[in-house]
Amino acid sequence: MGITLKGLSKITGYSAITISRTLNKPDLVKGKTREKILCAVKKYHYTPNNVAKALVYNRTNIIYLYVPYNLDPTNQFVLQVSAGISGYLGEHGYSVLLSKKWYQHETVDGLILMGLTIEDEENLKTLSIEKPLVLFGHSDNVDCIDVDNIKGMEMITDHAIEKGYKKIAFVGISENKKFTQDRYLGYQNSMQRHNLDANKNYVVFTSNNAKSGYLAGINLLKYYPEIDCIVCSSDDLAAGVIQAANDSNRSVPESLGVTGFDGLGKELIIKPELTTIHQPIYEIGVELAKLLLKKINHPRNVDAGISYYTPELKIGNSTRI
Amino acid sequence: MGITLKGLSKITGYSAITISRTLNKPDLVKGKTREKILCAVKKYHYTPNNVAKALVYNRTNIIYLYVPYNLDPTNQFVLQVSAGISGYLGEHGYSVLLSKKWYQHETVDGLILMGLTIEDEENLKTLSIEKPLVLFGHSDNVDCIDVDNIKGMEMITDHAIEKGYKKIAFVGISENKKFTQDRYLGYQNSMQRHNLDANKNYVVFTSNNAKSGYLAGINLLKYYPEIDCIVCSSDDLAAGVIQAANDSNRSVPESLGVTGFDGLGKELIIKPELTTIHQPIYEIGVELAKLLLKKINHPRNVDAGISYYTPELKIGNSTRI
DNA sequence: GCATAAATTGTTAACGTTATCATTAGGAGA
DNA sequence: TCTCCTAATGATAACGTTAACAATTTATGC
Repeated sequence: MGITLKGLSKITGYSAITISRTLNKPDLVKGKTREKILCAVKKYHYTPNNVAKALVYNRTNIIYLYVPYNLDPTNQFVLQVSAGISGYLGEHGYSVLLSKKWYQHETVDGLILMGLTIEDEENLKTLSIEKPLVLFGHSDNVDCIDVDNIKGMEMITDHAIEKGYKKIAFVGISENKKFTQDRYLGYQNSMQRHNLDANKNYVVFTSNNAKSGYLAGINLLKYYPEIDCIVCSSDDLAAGVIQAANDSNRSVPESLGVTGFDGLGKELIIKPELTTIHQPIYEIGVELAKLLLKKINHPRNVDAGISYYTPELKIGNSTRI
Repeated sequence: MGITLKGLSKITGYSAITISRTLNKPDLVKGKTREKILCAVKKYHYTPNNVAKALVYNRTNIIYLYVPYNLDPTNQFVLQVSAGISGYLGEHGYSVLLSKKWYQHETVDGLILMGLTIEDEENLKTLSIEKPLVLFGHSDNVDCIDVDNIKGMEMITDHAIEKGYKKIAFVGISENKKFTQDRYLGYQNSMQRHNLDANKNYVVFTSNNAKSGYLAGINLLKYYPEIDCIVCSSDDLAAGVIQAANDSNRSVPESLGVTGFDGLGKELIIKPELTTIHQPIYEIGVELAKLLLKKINHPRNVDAGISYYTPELKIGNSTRI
């Protein structure tokens, strides 16, 4: 433990409050006194105790970032949003407390929640958290920012249909989260709007990784060779499906179209380059942080509600031209 | 602000300390008293103020994770170590404070540092931080965990040489960090040991991404077509180099061997599958956290020093069989 | 029934800051 | 010289909790 204001007070002969003022209110302590105190501060390596400060000010400059347990900790999506959040907050004097437990939120000035399951969202309503809170996703009576996943999946399915694909399969993510459901909904919407048969057998839900995509692809192409396009709920799934197409002697994009969803910067790595949906995830992290700081510092001026980002279609070589 | 112990004290008629004991030392308060107090706690939604607790206990259960500004916040490497760290710490009741500033470290129980530049490491020695600290990397007089980058790059270069490649180029990462220097050193060591010419013209340092790898590859193959293998300092660089090989009509692995370094789980995505070095990065994050908690909780029993992980060679199809 | 031990609850102070109000010293104005 | 004002510094209490000790009540043994 380092030296405290009291300790310095004994050493210098000045009271603790004068030393505090020297450091925090430069106008109030000048001349010789100031010099002597600053000298002692330096000599004894005084650093203020932020915990004590937090107790007085009733604010910690710490923001709680809740990422639930069941979320793969190496999940790209989560990591990139976190990066955006901590980037913005860091620039504004806040730190991010990464934790997986609810009950620690008393220490912080505000909360950002993400990756919630449908049940989590229900629980949220009953919890009555008193601190400012924003959610990545969408839920009633909570300030939210989200990607319009329904729209995104509609856009890319529309695109596939425009390019002439007709027997379109869907490989989705099996997690019980709104965004996964929304993406499936988008696929269904688009198929219906174009009077295409959304054959239930063409729909697979699985874990979000290339290997699962590969297995799903192998099976779909084996049992339903008439399928001419596979719309995937993530780029990783699509990467696996492309490999499955290769191993099933189906050429991409001629004999089989494949689409992704995410746009997490793997453009140069997956071949052929994916037709996918780009979501500005890092930027959304920044926006979440911005919104939260607004709520903390100007509670009256924030118009609550949900704001959606419309994602962007990125056309690659995994669908016909 | 919620209700405090004092508030509950007035309401219930019991003293603050009795309520505190009811919640923290179940043995000491039983029967009717306990019931009444727990009832009030529930009714008025009391939650303890962890800041005040931290002031008393002089510990916050928060660990500081320092990731410097100049590091790309979406960097895979950083993100995966962080994931390992916060995973382990979370299971042990600690939270991770992600911050990019030095001066906030008084609030925490310990520090984990990573991604330091050579200058950062020098500065570290003069800072004299009093809290328990561990470093991902290696530096004198600090407890460290690191990957043996020299050894790793030697292993993979040795492997390339064994497979018959002779004109071996090196594409490195230009950041001023020990691990980048070490990887270059490993390449040089291996070349010298095999009496091969480590031609300076065959060596390029660039940013760590696929695009830079692509550009480096294009140039190397254009000006020095005799090159028969390109050893890269990361998988992303290698992915770019493979694409450069394709565009330069050089077949991988027959006409050109390519190796990566990282093994960040892109095995299924990059084609052909890379010969690379696998580093258990997530696990290293866990080990860093473990070591730090040991230092915090059993300061006497920790044998300080540097421990190295020997990375693992993963043979793929980007080098000859 | 009394002495003593054990269980229960309370009082005070402490953790390291800062806010509020009080005090002292020095200077300006008459 | 006296009053009043300003500037500089200090004393006390407060933030919400727990530690250490004290006081009270209840139980136990003879």
